[in-house]
This record gives sequence, structure tokens and C-alpha cells, in this order.
Amino acid sequence: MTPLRRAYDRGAMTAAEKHQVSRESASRRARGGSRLSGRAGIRDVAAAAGVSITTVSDALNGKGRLPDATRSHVREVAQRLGYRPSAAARTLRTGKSGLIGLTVTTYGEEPFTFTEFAYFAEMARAATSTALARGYALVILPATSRHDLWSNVALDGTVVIDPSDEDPVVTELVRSGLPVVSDGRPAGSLPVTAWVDNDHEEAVRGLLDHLAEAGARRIGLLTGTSTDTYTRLSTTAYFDWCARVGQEPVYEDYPAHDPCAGAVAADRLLARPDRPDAVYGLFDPNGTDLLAAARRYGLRVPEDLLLVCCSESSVYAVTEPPITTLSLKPGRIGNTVTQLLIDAIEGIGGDAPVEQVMPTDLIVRTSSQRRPPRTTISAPRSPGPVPGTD
Amino acid sequence: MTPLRRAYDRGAMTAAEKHQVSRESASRRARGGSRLSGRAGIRDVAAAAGVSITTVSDALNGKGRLPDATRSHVREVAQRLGYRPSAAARTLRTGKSGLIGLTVTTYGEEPFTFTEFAYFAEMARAATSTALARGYALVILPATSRHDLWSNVALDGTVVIDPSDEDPVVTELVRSGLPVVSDGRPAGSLPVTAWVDNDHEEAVRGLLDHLAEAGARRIGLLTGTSTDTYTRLSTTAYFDWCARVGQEPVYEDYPAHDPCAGAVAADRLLARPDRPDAVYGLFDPNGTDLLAAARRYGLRVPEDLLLVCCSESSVYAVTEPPITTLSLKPGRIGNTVTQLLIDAIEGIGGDAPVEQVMPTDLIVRTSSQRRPPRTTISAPRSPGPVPGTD
DNA sequence: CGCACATGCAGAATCGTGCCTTCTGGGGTC
DNA sequence: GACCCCAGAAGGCACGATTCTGCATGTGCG
Repeated sequence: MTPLRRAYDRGAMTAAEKHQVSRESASRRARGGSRLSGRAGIRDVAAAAGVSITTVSDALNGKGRLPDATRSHVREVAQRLGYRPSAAARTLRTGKSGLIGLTVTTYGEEPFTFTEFAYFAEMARAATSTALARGYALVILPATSRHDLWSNVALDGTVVIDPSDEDPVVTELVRSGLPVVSDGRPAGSLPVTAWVDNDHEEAVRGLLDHLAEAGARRIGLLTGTSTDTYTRLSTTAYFDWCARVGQEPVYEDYPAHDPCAGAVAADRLLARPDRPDAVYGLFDPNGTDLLAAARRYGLRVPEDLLLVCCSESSVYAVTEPPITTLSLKPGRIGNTVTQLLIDAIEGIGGDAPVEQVMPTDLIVRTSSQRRPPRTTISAPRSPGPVPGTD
Repeated sequence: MTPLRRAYDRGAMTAAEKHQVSRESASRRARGGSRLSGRAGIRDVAAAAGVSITTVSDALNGKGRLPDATRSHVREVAQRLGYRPSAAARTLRTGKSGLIGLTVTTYGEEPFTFTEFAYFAEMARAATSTALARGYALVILPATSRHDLWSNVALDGTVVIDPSDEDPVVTELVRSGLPVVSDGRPAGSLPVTAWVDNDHEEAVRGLLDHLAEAGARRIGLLTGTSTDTYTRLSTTAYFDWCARVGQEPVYEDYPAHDPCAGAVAADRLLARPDRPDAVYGLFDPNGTDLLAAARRYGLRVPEDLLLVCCSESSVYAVTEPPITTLSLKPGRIGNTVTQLLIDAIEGIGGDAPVEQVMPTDLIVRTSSQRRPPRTTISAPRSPGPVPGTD
């Protein structure tokens, strides 16, 4: 464009051109033609069908009072012209875009770290499925505070995963009036529309009971130093359980984001003089780390050491031996979160904030059974009373 | 609505109400106020800054010729009012939404099946990252032909994964003039803007050479009956390789979408009288299936049977023994596909369709080494000349 | 001194759709 | 025959931003 301007004679050409365009545009508006833009607009359909724009809109959206003959005629013409309503115009007019944001916690430059990968992937898959079933699509957005990106897309609501304390993005979203539903109990007093979380305390209690039933006398904990809700609730539940059964807590913690630190902490835990005879690892890679540490110390699993870790990864079904895992059922959470969000968007359900707690599943494998009864892999067990359905 | 109409007295109420609304709206437009909608509009900023809306738009977008004083003043006021431009209005005016569609192949009702899960997850992660870096966001959409969903979101372009022959959705997208970049060579003669694919033939050649170097005399193939490009190219390369080295092909095929069929086919392959001493499995679960089948027949891996399969799953690093895998590097493909698409959207690069072939990585583990030299896991090997970079 | 030109900014058209309002006949009733 | 009523369809505003056009005001030079 810029290099071309030099060829113009004092801009006269430009002005003429603009005028041309303007006239063309005006006449186009009057006649309802749309040669300029490639796609057919609602005016083209109206002209071709011999009716007004209003009638086309009503016929296609099933809104007005029109005889079926007109409806089908308009629909047929629209079909023939390949008419697709402009999503942008419709969004501008109606205020609804049919888009739901899905925040992903970024670590460095990359979205979602590997440790939470399996959880996130399964959760996102379920959320996508549910959203699509109700006519919405998911937009993947980072939880970082890139304002320009968030404001560049018209969202009807947002699903946030594990919002940190006073998350600026979430705060801004809520303040802008958009429904926000959180996967994970919000840490601070973020006024989210609703949240869904596992019953972490009950999960830990059930899991420790399971280990005790399998013969564990001293159960250790591998946990994180971070203060997020999941870590805090799980660790507290562990201490409470220990107090109740009269066992001295045996635990090591490490910065959960550092994968190397996990292996080191696992080693520390098994090197202690008061070595536990069972360990629960709070994070996904703990299972592998603990297994490796046990090998180094010559401990057999499950004969000398019972093992459970929290993970969604299918890896633990094929390790040697297979490791019992606590599944947070991210799929169920993704479904529920999305349903709640769309309910809020469409005004279904009450205005009161919804707080929903979902059960977990303990997938029992060889590593937590002193006497493996079978060689088959799993035998799902639902710990305690089940609040929800399915 | 309908039941309410009876309550109106000859519609007078309705008319009055509407009139009220109309006047309110008119006065609002005149004064530039925006009490009705919660958020501040560009008119509010203009009024507060004492300038016109043109100046506000130019100042915020760096477009017009304005002194820096005005620019910063307008920006400050906009900041103070918490102004966020309406994405819908901007999209309607400019024709660009900043959104990129990502098709997911649906299987039944659920998006993306489990077998292609790892590939898809990694590819989507990379595509998301690249898109975000260039200011775009990804919208997850199913490859099914739900017209209403696709037309409900304004897309600047689309990434399609492995489009099937004459895919109706892709055909429609291309016809509507949107840039479409495909992950995987399009099967038919779909006129996509660009495509990116692995060098499948070279990958298979390199992999078979690797097995032969490890001592394999008769290499078998576990393949699919489907006619997609990946299966076809890989199988053809296998036959060609066999013809070149003078080996009789030994293969079994099965419907790739049926997981049970894979295990059965693996069993068939190892039960043959001309049992191969090395097998390449074309699909993700083949590694596990072949390992299980080998155990049933009392074959030791890698002593009696060399194993390689194509997979992105990290599971094969911790199986017993770890299995050599061919990685298609979905991350690199996701990056490249997204870059090409955004280039096309923004008019960067030529108009000629781009066809880019990417190398694969053979991750050598114990299962394909007759004499495991080390206990460490991997030793990446780049087969043949490398066309692209990184 | 006057004309050409650059600068700073305001007005208004425009994107395509949805919906609110209005207009027009035709048929029924007193 | 005048009036009322309503189905059916059309007219036009508004959503909120971008951007083109144009006016007013300074400045340099012949």
C-alpha cells in the first residue's frame, strides 16, 4: 500500500477510488447486493427470496409468526445461497458468543506442565465434550495476565482450573460480570459463581484406612510445600488421621513444581530411622520416584513397603509392580464444572453460589495389597458415603 | 411472552414501554452515557477524556497522527475506567477474530479417542503455545458436521488434524475462503492452504535399518486395515524395504479403531509358523499388546524378539523392558502447522500452498537392542538427512 | 502577503444481525 | 356500512468499535 501511494498523482486517484468504493457501497446497501464480500449476507437471502430481512431472520431463527410455507421457502433459499449468519454480528447483537474460556496454568512459557498433564488432559476432554453437547465451544486461554488476549475474545463465561490466591485474571473476570466456575475450591475469598472440588479429606481418610487394613503400621506422607488447597486439605487430613489412630506422622515435603526435588524427598523419606512401611505420595510422579527409591534401598513392594500415589496416569497400571492410585476423576469434574457454568450463563438454577464436592476413586493395584489376591489389575472401591450420583 | 399479551390493554402498555426504552436509548446515544450496560464503552472513555471516539480508538490502537500527550492521556483515562474494547464489535468491523479452530476427530460422542490421546494432547499443547505467542487463541471444535456450531464462532482459520477423504467440514471451510492448514497430508485432493506431515517412508526405512543392525533377520509388521495416509505410506515403505533387502513380508492387519482387535492381531503375528524375530507396531497400543503376546509365547524381549512401536506415550519408558518407540514429534508439527496458518491469515509468505515434511525421532530403548549397552533410557537418533530445522 | 502543506482531531458511514415498532389488508361483528 | 382485531410482513434502530473524510489551525516559502 505504502509503496503504491507514490504512483498516485497527488492523491487524486486515491480520493477517486475511495469515492468509487463509497458509491458502490451505498448502492450495494440500497440494492442489497453483496458482490464485494465473498459470502452471502442476510440481505442477499431476503432479496433472493423476495421477502424482508426481518422475515429471513425470523424464519431461520423460528421467532416470528410466519406461515410454514414462508419459513420453508426462506430456509430453502438460504440453503441454496450457502448463507451462514455472521457469528460476530450475532454476538454483537445478542451479547452471547457461545464461547467458554478454559484457563490453563502456564509454567514458564508453555501451557500446562507435564506433572499435571494427565489430569488436565482428561478434564479438558470432558469439559469439551459437555460444552459441545450444549452448543458451546471451548477457548483455551492462559492464566497469565495478558490482558489483550482475554479482551480479544468474547466469552460467555470461564472455567478456571485451580485458581491461586487472589488470582488477578479471575478477579478481573468476576468483576466484569462474567460467570466463572472453578475447578478446585478457590483459595482466597474469590467470589466465583460456583466451584467443584473433590472431597480431599474423605479421600485421604479412605486411602489411609485402606493401607491400614492391608497391614500398614506406620504410614508416611510425601507432600508439597506449596500452600494450595489440595495440598493443605490432604496434609491436614493426614495429620488428623494420625492423631485419631495414634500414629506419629512421618512425612517429607518438597517444592512440588520441581521434579528432581520429588525424587530426593522420596529418598529422604525411606532413609529415615523411623522408616514408614507404607507411603502415600500426593503428586503424580511420586509413584515412580518412590518405586525407584525402594529399589535402591532393597525394599520389595508391596512386601516391605506399601505404595499409593495420587495420579491420573495409566502408567501405574503397567509398572512393576502396578501401583495403587487415587484418581480425582477429572472427567467427572470437567463435566460438572461445565454444566454449572452453562447453567449460570443461561440463567438456569438459582443465583446462590454452588459448591459441589465430588467423590474420588481409589484404584487398588498390587502395590497396596500385602497379599495380592489376583493378577488382574483393578478393583474400584468407593470410599465412604457417596454424595453425588454416577 | 405469549400468555402475557392477553394482559395488555390493546397494546398501549407495550407501546408506552417500548417508547420509554427508545427514548432512553436515544438520549444515551446523544450523551454518550452507558449506565444500561455494565461495562464502559469507547464513548465513555471519549467523554471522560474530553476527546472524540475517533481519537480514543486511534490512541489505543496507535493508528492515527496524535501527539504523545493525547495518546498517554487517553490511555490513562481508559485504564482508569477499566475500558475493554468489545471483541464482538471489533471482529465485526475488522473481520478478524483472533481465533483459530482446532478440529478434533470425534469417535462416538467423545472427542478424540484414547489411542491417539497422547499424540493429540502434545500436538494441541504445542499449537496452543504457538498461537498464544502470536496473539491468537485456539477453539476446540469437533470434526463432525454440526453446522450450527461451526457457524456460531467467527474463525480466522482452522487447523485440521488428519482430514479424511473429502471431509465435508474441511471442504466447506475451504470453500468459505478460510485458511485451512492440515496436520497430515490430506487424503483426497482437498485444496488446503498448507499441510505438514512426517516423512513416514523415511521413518520406517530408518527404523527397519535399526532393527536389522540389531540383528533382526525377519521383521514383521503389525498394521491397520484403514486406508488413511499414515497407514498406507508406512505399510508401503515396509514392503519396499522388504523387497530391497530380499525379505519376505510378514504382517498382520486389523481395524485400528478396535483396541481388542490389536491384541488378537499381535497374537496371530507371533503364532505364525514363520514367526518374525522383530516386530514393528504401527499404532500406540501395539507395544503393550506385543509385549503381552510375547510373554504368552515365552519369548524374551529383546533376546528372542525385538520390538518397536509408534507412540508418543511415556508409558514405554517404564515398561519391563522399556520399548523403543518412534515418535512423530507432534509438538513440532503443532508448532509448524500453527505458524503456517497464522502466516496465511496475516498474508505473510507466498500464496502457493506449502507442503512441509518433518523428520521423526526414534527413541531407542532396551526392546530393540540385542545387547543393551547401558541402563540409561534413550539415545535419540535422527534417521537420514534432515530437511527442516529443529 | 498568500498559498501549499502538515498536523490534530471530530463527524459519520459501516460491519451484519436481532428485535422493536409500524403498516397493511382481510375478515368478523354490531 | 363502520369499526375492531389480528396475521403477516416490512422498516429501521441499535449493538460498539474501526476508519474514511474533512475541517480547522498552525507553519514555511515564494
